[in-house]
Amino acid sequence: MHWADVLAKKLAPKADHHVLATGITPSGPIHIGNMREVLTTDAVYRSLIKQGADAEFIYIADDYDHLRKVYPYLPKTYEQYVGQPISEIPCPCEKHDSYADHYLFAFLDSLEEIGVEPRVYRASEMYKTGVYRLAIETALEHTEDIKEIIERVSKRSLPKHWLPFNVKCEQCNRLTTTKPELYEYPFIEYSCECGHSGKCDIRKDGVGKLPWRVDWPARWKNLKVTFEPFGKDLGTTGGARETGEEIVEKIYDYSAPEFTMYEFILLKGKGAMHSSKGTALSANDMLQMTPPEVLRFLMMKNQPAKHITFDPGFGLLNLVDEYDQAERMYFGEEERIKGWKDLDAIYELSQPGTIPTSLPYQIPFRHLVTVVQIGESWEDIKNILYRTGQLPDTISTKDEKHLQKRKDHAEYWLNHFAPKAVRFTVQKKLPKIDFSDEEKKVLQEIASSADTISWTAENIHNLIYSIAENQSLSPKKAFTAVYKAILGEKRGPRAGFFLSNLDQSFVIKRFSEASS
RNA sequence: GGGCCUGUAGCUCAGCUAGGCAGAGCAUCUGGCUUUUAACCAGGUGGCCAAGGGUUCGAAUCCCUUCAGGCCCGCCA
Repeated sequence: MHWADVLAKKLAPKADHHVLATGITPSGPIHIGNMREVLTTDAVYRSLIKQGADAEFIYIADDYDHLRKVYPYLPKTYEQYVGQPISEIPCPCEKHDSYADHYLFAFLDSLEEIGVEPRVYRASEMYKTGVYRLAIETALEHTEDIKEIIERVSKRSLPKHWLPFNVKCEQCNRLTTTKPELYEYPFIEYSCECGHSGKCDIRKDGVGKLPWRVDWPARWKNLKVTFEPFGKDLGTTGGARETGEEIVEKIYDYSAPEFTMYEFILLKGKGAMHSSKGTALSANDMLQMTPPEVLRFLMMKNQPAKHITFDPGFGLLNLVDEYDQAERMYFGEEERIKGWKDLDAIYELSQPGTIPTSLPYQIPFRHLVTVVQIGESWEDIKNILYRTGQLPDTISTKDEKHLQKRKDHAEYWLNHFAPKAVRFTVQKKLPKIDFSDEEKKVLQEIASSADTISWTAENIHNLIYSIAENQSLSPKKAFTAVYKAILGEKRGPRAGFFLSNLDQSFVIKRFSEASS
C-alpha cells in the first residue's frame, strides 16, 4: 500500500470531518522543502477523499510572524523592520501590499502549478478578526501551566515575567522587543526596548501574537486540524511538536492532530539545502525546470521519512525518463518492472490535474533537449518533430500543450542548470574556424552526396561513415568537422539524429561554404 | 546527550505498512550493428540483504542488541 493510503486509512476513522493543514511562513522565497510538506499533505488528502472520507485541505500562512533578520536577499534598509510582523512591512518589489504578500502570492502560484488548491488562511487576519481571542485569553489564564510544560518538555528556562503572549509595541510595531511587566485581565503592562512603555488590552484584536509554541496548538484547536505533517527539525525531542501536543490537550482540550514527519531534500553534491549558505534551490527554479507531474512523482515515490537527493544536472533527465517509463507501465504500454510497488497510486498522485485516461504522447525529454536548442519557436520545434516523424500528423491539442510545457521546462533547464556538455548553439553563419584539408574534403563530400539520400538520422549517419571510410579518415575526425561547421565546437549531439533535425539545404549550404 | 533516517550486486538505489523465488539502472563481460555525444540492441557474470540474537513452517521484511554513516535539536521544511 502506498504511504499516503496507509496514513489516510489510519486517519479516516478518527474524525467525521478531516482538516489537513500545512503551515508555511511566507518570510522568504519558498524552497523545495515547502513543496514536500504541501505535497505530502495533498497526497493524504487525496487518499482520504478517494476512500470516501470527508476532508478539507487548508494552508495557514503565518504572515503575522515577525521578520527575524535581514536575509541576504533583502536590502540593508530592512534592518528597521526586524521584529515587526511581515504582513505589516513593505514589499521588497513594491508591487504587493506587504512583505508577506510578496512571497505568499509567489507561493500560491506555485501551488496552482502543481495542482494543489488548499483553502488559504492568514494568521494576520485571524489575529485581527478575533479568531484567536479566546485562545489568547485561555493561554494567559494558564500562564503557569504553559510555562511549566515548555520548561519541562523543552528543558529551557523562561524569564520570570514570561507570558504566553508577545505584545506588539504601539510605538515601534515590534513583537520581539516588548517585556511584560504585569498582567491583570484584560491588560498587559509592558515596556519596550524602544523606550516606550504602555498598556495593552488583549480584548482588542491585533495587539500581539502567541509565541510559536503556543500559536501552533491554538491553531490546531481553532481550525479543528486533524492532520499536519512537519519537517524533521520540528520533530525532535522537546521540540515545538512535543510541547504543542501537551498544550493542545491540557490547555485547549483538543486532541493533537495526526502527523507524519518528513525528511529534507538534499541537493546532489551539496548536501542539505540552506538558504543562508546559498545551497538552496528555490521552488521556483525547481518548478521551472521540472514538469509538475515529475516533481510530484519525485515526492510520491519516496516515503516522507526518507531523504530525497535532487540532482539538477543530468539527474533531472533521468527523473523525467523514469516518470515517462512509469507512465508507460501504468497504461500497459510497457511491461511492469518487478519490484516497482504502488505504481498506480504513485502515478495517480503525481498528476497535478485529472488523471489521463490514455497514454499522453511522449517524446523522450533528452530528444527535446536537443531539438529545443535547434528550433527557436514552438512552431520551429513542431516542424522539426513532424519532419523527423517524431510527431504524428494528428496530435490532440491536449498532447500538444503537454509537449509544449515540457519544452518550456527543457529550455529553463538548459539555460540555468544543464551541464555544458549538452548545450550547444547552431551557428547562424559559418564559424570563423580553420578547417584542415581533410575536414574540408569530408564536408565537401557530404554536401555533394547529401541530396541523394532521404534525410533521416540513420541515412545521415551511414553517409558520414561511408565517406569517412572512402577517404580513409577516422569517423571521429569526420564528426569533428561536422560539429565545427555547424556549432563551432568539436563535439555535439549524436550526429545523425542531430543533422536530421536541421534543414537539409541548410546543412548542404553550410558544408559547401566550409569546404570552399 | 536526545531524536530521526540509512546500511541490499563494483556504484546509485527499489523491495521493508500484507513475512512467501533477491530486483532495477549504471559499470563490467559476451554477441550484434563499419555506429560517439551519458551511444544503441540481445544475452551473461555479479548478493551470508552491515553483524549477532529472537519470533515464525518460512525473515531483506517483524522484535531486541551491537556496529558504521548521514541529518536534525534558537528560527528554519
